[in-house]
Amino acid sequence: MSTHERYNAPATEAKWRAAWEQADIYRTDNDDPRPKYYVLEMFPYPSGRIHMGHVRNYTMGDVVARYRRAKGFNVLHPMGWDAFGMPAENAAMQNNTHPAKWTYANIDAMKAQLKSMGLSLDWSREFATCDVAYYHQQQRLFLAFLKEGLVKRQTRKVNWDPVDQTVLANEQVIDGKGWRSGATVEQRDMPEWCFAITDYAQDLLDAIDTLDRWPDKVRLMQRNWIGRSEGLMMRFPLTVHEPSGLSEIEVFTTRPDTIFGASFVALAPGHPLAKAVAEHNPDVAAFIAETQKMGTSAEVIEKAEKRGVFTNLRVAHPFDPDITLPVYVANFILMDYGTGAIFGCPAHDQRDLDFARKYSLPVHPVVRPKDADDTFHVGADAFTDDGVIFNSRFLDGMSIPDAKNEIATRLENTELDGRPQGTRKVNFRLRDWGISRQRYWGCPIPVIKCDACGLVPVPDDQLPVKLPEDVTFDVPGNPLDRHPTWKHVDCPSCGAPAQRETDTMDTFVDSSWYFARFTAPDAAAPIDKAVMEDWLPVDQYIGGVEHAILHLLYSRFFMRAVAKAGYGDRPEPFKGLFTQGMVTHETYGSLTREWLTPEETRPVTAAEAADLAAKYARHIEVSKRLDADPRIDKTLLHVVLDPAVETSACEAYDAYFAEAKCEPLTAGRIWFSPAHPLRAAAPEAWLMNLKAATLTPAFNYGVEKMSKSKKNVVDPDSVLSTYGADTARWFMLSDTPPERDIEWTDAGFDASHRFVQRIWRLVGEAIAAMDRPGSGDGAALRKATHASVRAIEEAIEGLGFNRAVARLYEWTNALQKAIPDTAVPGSVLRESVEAMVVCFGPMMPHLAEECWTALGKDGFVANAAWPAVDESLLVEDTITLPVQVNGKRRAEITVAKDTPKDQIEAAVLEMEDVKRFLNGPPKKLIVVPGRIVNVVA
RNA sequence: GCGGGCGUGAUGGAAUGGUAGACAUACCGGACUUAAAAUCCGGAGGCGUAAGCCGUGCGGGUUCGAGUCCCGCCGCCCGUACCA
Repeated sequence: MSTHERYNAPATEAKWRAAWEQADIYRTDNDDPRPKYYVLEMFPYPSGRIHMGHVRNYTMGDVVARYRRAKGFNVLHPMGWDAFGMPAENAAMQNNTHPAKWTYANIDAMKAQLKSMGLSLDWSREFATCDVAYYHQQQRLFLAFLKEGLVKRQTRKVNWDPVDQTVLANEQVIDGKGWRSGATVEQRDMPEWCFAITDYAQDLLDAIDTLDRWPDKVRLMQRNWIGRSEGLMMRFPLTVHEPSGLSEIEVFTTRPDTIFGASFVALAPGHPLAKAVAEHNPDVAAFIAETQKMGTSAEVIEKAEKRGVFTNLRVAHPFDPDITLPVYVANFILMDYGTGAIFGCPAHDQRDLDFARKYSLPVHPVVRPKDADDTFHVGADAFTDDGVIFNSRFLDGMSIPDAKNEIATRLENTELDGRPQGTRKVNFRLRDWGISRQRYWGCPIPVIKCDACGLVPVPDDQLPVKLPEDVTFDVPGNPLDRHPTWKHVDCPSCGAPAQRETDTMDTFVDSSWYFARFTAPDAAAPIDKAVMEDWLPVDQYIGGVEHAILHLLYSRFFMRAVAKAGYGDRPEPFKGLFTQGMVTHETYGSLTREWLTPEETRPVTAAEAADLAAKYARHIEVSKRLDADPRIDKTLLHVVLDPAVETSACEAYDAYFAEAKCEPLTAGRIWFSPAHPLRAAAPEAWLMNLKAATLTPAFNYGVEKMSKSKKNVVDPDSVLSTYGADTARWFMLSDTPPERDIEWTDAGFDASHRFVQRIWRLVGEAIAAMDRPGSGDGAALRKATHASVRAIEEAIEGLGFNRAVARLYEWTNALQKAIPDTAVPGSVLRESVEAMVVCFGPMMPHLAEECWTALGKDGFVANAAWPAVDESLLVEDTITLPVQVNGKRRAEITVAKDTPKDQIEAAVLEMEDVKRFLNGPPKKLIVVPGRIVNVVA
């Protein structure tokens, strides 16, 4: 072969992938005696096409897998499909294809694309969660959990679309309306199957401390999500009994110390007392009805303006029956947390303060900063920091913890209706995991509802409960529920006619144990205990940070449940976790930011820029005049002015055109914000909008996460087939730290491609020089080689792929200088090049194989051992220290490695570059061995 | 709203509290070429003739020394329980 040919990546890569497959080198044997290493990337949803996020994720995982393989581990690196979920049903509705057909076709297409990346995956373990074999085992796990008491029935609030007669996901509710029907969404109570994750709240919290190879941010997010808080359940007696007979309100509070600052009690709209009042109070009933049209997500509820309605009820203050507090129903109180009721202390809680200001309720500060006196007042901001209690009778002068304790103790010892008025309670924000979904494309919940026997588990010999195939999606609602025969079965217990549960499981259930199933994908039981315990926990799990809470917490719970059900004791599934950043790309759009593909734009010529600038000068001028208009929402990039609404702004427009004596705009009155590129970017930087028939500008709207809707996706398939996988892989690893968002740029990608070619050329040139004896010993290159190997292995082990890439660039630079240097012996070149090929093999596996063959080596580099580092070459005998005067670098000094401190001090004080900054002896002289010298003048 | 993260040259970024800007991209100059691409060599944070001064989103603080630690802001991004 000639190594001076250009490297033909697509052809060469296909050749090596075929060779690997032929030799089946990525199949993992559970009985291989070498130490095990389990690398897993979060498995993909089979949307039909891979996206750049997948390319990044799987490249990182593959580097780790191939590196560990080279380091002598028995590596498990499997792949499968998170294949249930709503998109398949949406596709079924839109294209009239069955979800299964659509999903499996997508899997085939995506598998081919993934294969073209050259990943070292054991495809023999592949499965999809929609495979009957997989969900059969999942149903068995569900029933095992049911038997262990880990499954409950609870009532939950869901988004209900009254037109489509269906439950909506939060993302399907847009501004309070159903995405498809446009109908106003209502909250509705729905009985649900739940997993008892709260049983493990404390354990899940405590064990976070053991996850030392997880990112701190994820651990913190999980801690906050579990939300342990110590507080007090306290009961407030109603001053007048409510007609329904309810006589008290129980609240949970973490701030009992602020009880003397209480100015109201508020109930969640779903609170039993609120519902009772609504029976006879139309105002309260109307308010509750209105809050139910709000959507169920925490974001919507808490962002909404804080509003409430007075119930006409009052409660007595627990420490002074003469003080009574009004009872409100308020939209910001969550029924799911605590008791669904609070006492409001406006001075020390921002939400309570906002509420109190709105309804003119008193604001009594009862905690003051340590350095403030008793005149301390609260203005627009609640005081939530540490301080001293005041205005609180017997608590005055106490610290917050002491006051909390005092209140708790007193109320524990106060009887109200024969029970203590207060009880200390540890509360968790974490709720049980509702797994019921009223959808078709999910794992059926294997339970039968019998009028006589209640909820009856499907016996094991009647599993799996398969999804019926003859379903339609042309009418709203759950196809399982309206299927003519599927749900009608005989009760396994009494034999009477009964009905199947028609809910299916949340897809998070599917992804909560797939990593365990991969260890023994064909096992007769859901999990092969011994094999699973051998492989788990996953040594390195890699995926998006968007899974930091739910998926990862559910999986941690699930494995605890698995252990309780006797399927194997590995409560923590993921030992090492890494969350990679997203892939972003520039976006382009029209004047009013209708997204455009890059092909729908082109740069403007100088003449066009001038024309466009002239055409839009009027808009820019009017926009500037409107910047101060209070009617305009300044958070938007542009506002289309409606003559019917934006009268003053429109008048300003018309006035300008009258003044300028040019043709006025009637349509097209738009305010452009100062941040809009029409105003922020020079006309020469604008683009032509090729979709428009007339001379119309388009703009670069900045870098955003790749998404279809923003028309800024780059299709991996075309990149892979044109330039090859190694270029794409190298690009994904270069420059940007893996945990951060990476911006896809053509320039960066081209540079990666040039580097692939450069390596190929360099290896060829080195091979041509490998026979030479060399006039020197090549010590510098040997040192660079061994130092590079060490630096790269450290970088990969720390998942600093961008740092590993930088070290490889340095290494190729060193080689490039060494090749024409005839002093360097060929044997040293060979050592360096062979080591380098093994070291970049995990990143560019195809190129590495081709180089390996060119070097005359036998076998696959994919099976080659990682180069051994000669430690003796890494030891430096002299060392150069920077010398600072008053913290500024002024000189440097080179000394023998073991030079004693006092000798360094003496030498430094003799240096001209030091002396000229000194007037007499230094105040202080700091020598940090091996690091730095600092002279303090 | 709440929780979390990020912010360093034109750009991506590097830097156990110890020489800020490694490495790369874009750019500029040179070599090769009829020419271009590719390739190779060299340059470069800003200001200044220079000594030097200034520089890690903004404002404070701790330290002999702060991109790094602490406090307060600003901006962008992610999650928020039925998207996966």
